Amino acid sequence: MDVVLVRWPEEDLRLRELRETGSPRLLLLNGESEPPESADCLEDWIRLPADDRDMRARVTRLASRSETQQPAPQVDGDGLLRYRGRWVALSPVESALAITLVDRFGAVVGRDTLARRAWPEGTPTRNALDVHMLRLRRRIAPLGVEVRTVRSRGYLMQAAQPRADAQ
Amino acid sequence: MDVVLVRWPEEDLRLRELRETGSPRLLLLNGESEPPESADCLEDWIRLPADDRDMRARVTRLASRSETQQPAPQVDGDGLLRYRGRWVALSPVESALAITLVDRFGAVVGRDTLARRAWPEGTPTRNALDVHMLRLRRRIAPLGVEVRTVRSRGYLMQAAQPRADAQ
DNA sequence: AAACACCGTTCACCGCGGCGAAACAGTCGC
DNA sequence: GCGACTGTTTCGCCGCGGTGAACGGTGTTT
Repeated sequence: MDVVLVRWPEEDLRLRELRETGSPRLLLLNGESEPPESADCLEDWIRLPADDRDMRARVTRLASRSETQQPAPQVDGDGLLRYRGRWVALSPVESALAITLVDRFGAVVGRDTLARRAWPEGTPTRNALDVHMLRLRRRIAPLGVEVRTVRSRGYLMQAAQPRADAQ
Repeated sequence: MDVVLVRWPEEDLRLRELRETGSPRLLLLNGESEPPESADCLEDWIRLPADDRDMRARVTRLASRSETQQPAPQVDGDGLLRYRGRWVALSPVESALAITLVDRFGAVVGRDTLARRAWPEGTPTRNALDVHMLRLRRRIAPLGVEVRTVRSRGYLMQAAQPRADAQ
């Protein structure tokens, strides 16, 4: 959703509408106006004249907040996994796995579910799934997508997160 | 909860700690630093030198947000404890304990209740509960959740508190 | 005050099983 | 025939659950 710029306090009426509809908005304070007091996470403000970088940073922050859920990748009909404007090609087995994982992006998918999707006629070996998951992981890593293991439960696809285990 | 002022980018290490614990924080950018990119509603920033009113307004806004946002963690069906957008995987025994504690988040749960939930057929050893509680504590610590002991009463799960001697 | 039982924390260890990863081999399409 | 895709074997790490033991704090008894 686009962030709306509002001059404040001049466009007070417009601001009320935006608050009601829950649109993300950036208030542009001119002169000596007092900052607004709203605690709404989708509202921010900046005092004019403002640094261009600062304004862009605040608009970006509001935009990412308004996307309450993380954008999920997509697997198109040609086996291309697309994410944030980039893509990688997947093999047929990897596509089947990726589709299943994307379908429940951010949640755990059981090994049996994945195996049934990838091999409807029967899983070749238990280890086959592991190996294909390893290959899928390496392929999608450059896009900033990762597959995390949840032991004895399954796998979970999500946006790659910086490892926070050092120290 | 008090809003913490952090000089940026000098106090990067301190900022990471605050993000881990979910403390509301205001970053003070000096000079030409780029604004940080976090979308966390409990983080804000302002460029120095700053109008005193503006700074107070941002601190106030962060403070009021931190008061209204104290959600309990959730344990989903796959044994994932989710809190503030992050998660950790729990083992089956830990899940049983965590579910019971989350169910009464902020209140004391007796040892016998926990033991019955984790081992309906009977506790293996008196020590078993202690050990699993220790492991649960360590696992959820990175999320900013803690389990406090109430002697001879039981355990209590709550949001981690930085310096908890009093209260 | 000293001795004691009780309660809770933490550590080290074991057996088991799930999973990761490399290496190898077979198959298919261009 | 080359490279991509797939399946298998093998090795080994490490998470999990359980146990015993050492340690420390607390309240009670002697």
